[in-house]
Amino acid sequence: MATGRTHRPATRSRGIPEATVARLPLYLRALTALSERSVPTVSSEELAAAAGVNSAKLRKDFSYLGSYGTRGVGYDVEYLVYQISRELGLTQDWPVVIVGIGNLGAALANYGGFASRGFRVAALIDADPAMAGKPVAGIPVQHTDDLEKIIDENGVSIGVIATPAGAAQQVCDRLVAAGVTSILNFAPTVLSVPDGVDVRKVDLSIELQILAFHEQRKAGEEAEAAGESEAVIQTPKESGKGPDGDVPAVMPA
Amino acid sequence: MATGRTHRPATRSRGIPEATVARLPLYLRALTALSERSVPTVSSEELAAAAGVNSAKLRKDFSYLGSYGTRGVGYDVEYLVYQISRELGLTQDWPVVIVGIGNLGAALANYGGFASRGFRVAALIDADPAMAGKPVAGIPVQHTDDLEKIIDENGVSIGVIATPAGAAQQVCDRLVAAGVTSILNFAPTVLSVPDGVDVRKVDLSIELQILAFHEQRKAGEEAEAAGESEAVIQTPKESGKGPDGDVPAVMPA
DNA sequence: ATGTCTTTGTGAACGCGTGCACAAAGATGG
DNA sequence: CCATCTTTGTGCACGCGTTCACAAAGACAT
Ligand SMILES: NC(=O)c1ccc[n+]([C@@H]2O[C@H](COP(=O)([O-])OP(=O)(O)OC[C@H]3O[C@@H](n4cnc5c(N)ncnc54)[C@H](O)[C@@H]3O)[C@@H](O)[C@H]2O)c1
Ligand SMILES: NC(=O)c1ccc[n+]([C@@H]2O[C@H](COP(=O)([O-])OP(=O)(O)OC[C@H]3O[C@@H](n4cnc5c(N)ncnc54)[C@H](O)[C@@H]3O)[C@@H](O)[C@H]2O)c1
Repeated sequence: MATGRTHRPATRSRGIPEATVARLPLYLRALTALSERSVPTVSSEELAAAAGVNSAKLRKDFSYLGSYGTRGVGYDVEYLVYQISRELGLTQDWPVVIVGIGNLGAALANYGGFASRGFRVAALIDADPAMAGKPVAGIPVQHTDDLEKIIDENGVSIGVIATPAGAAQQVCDRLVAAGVTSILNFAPTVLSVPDGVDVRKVDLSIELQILAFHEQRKAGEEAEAAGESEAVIQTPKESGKGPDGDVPAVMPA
Repeated sequence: MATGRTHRPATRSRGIPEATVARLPLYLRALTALSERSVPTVSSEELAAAAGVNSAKLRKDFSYLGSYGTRGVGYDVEYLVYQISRELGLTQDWPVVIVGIGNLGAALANYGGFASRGFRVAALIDADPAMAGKPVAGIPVQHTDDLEKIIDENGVSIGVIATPAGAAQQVCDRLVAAGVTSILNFAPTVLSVPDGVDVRKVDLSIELQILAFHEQRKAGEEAEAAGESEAVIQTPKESGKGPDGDVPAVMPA
């Protein structure tokens, strides 16, 4: 560990908390908007409001990146855009493949938000032979048989899975074997991957179920506060039964 | 108004942690699969593996719902499916509207995972007059002008926003004013809503940026390990439980 | 240079989530 | 009925993330 400076990791700090990393894109988006409006500097209070977070949290987040602010003034917008972009690895181009070009996969391929952030759709891959060669969003769909070759030739390290759930693990295994080390999974399945591979999942169904939980809780509290019956404003028409008073259909043995 | 949220001493264990709520759909999915295979009971260990979580965490999660397991045996699959469904509010039907029927909105409308979980697409809404009346996924698209009427007549409390970012806040405001109290937002914007309204966001761009960060970090560590040993990344000094943990960032005065 | 004013950067306290480890509970077998 | 074995339910400790509150740092005016 013979190093000139043992401490002071500052700008090269590897210890950025995961929660902070997840917020950096949020700050970056707000800063980009300010940059487009040619705003030179911004205070933590203003930027926090734009990003929808607490200002103390924002300052602490930035403190992990280093001291890029000026006391009494705020942060230099352009400089901060660059620093966060660099930290997130957006100063380089990331080729991405999308596997499973159905409803969702096609929508993703058509999404403009990719390129604007340094991500480039390098290839679209589907198992359906009828789709091979057919262009989606201007990119010809390629067959799954060539998956390994495509990954290798394009130097792809990020893969997006938009296949049915049943095929997801298999696709995932092939992607990983071919060299992909980051996966964004839209299929409602738990993917198992070796160490060193990152998986993030986007599950619409889960999000809706979480909303439903809170919705039910709100309705329950409202009914409770009102007095009794669940005849509140937003009771689904068809549902005759309320969230309460149901009887378990099955009892454990 | 009516921000009285503090006096909730939990009449009957109504204090389920948010992190637990977010995992319940995961358990439910795994349990549903077991149910379809007619598996009668499952241990916390097996179910945890299927859901991709720690078994102790799963047991603690279930303990918030009550004691539904049998020691020495495990959990009754059917009963647990029912209990979690009830807790999440999935025993009732939730009408949902999707606003913004473009690439993504159309994909969502076509998504079968909605109905299978108790969510019903009550209406599709778009601002483009050319789309009005045109059926998407068998449901005719309606114009934004009728948004309030649609929400009201269908008793909708959950709305999905899939419009461009610039229109999202405006759409959100109208949804909320019309009575929607839960919103799933796909547009890359921070939505501001009054108290009592829940917003969850799905941001593909953010997910990719988080993956890119880790990807870059992996590449950096690799290069570092290959040749340049500038600094020791992390030296696990004591495998035991050292109370000191991370090195506090020392400030050179 | 000195004082005032603004805003950052961070120490410290707190709360939440996680995972270990084990006693209690119940099943199962003799 | 008792012994043993399996698995739950949870007390506890630890670490991470959030938030407060404030001293320090710099800008700016005089
Ligand atoms: N559509 C949505 O809005 C939505 C929302 C949330 C989650 N999802 C999930 O995303 C996934 C895709 O949804 P979708 O609506 O696009 O389905 P889809 O059926 O329209 O598309 C699936 C595509 O994957 C292809 N495919 C199947 N097996 C493959 C394989 N082994 N290798 C490569 N390609 C393969 C099919 O040919 C098809 O083109 C599903 O898992 C779904 O649950 C979709
Ligand atoms: N396509 C994707 O994969 C993807 C991924 C992540 C995020 N997003 C986000 O989702 C949103 C939609 O993306 P898209 O690709 O479907 O865009 P799109 O342009 O294809 O569709 C947008 C639709 O919204 C409608 N619209 C516009 N203003 C409206 C208003 N005020 N009220 C009602 N409808 C209105 C338009 O008529 C259009 O049909 C965007 O914010 C995008 O950033 C999309």
